[in-house]
Amino acid sequence: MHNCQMTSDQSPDPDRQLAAIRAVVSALRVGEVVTYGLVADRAGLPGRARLVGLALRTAPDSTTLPWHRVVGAGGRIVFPAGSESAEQQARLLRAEGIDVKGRRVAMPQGADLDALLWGAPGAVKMRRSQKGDRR
DNA sequence: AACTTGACTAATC
DNA sequence: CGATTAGCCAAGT
Repeated sequence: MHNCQMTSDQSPDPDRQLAAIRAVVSALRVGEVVTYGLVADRAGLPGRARLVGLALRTAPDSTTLPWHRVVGAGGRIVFPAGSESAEQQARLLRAEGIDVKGRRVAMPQGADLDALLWGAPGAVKMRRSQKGDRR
């Protein structure tokens, strides 16, 4: 059977990508909070933050997956305010020692970490130091 | 095959 | 700081 034309493996199967994303999330330790974008980056899928959401949403084992450790950019919970999901995520994070204010996780004293990684290894993409950094 | 939808993100208002 | 808009990428209709 040769006839197989190209196709090759240039484009990894979608499931493969989703699996990679879930693996990254599954590897998150207690108290470690990362953003969708960072998860995508770690999974080798830069620019596909939305794909992370899809992977978590379609995760077969969301119950055993620390999905709550994944938040939106800036440490904001992406679920609608007041929604059960948002409340549950906030509760789960608090249970791990993460302080959550409303739909946003409390970061190290007003640091402008957009990538915000609490306990995450080698992250801190930092953000330009704002202008009048007041306190 | 075109259009809509979504667990995203950044910039504006 | 919340609401809007626009850009982005893949899946579902």
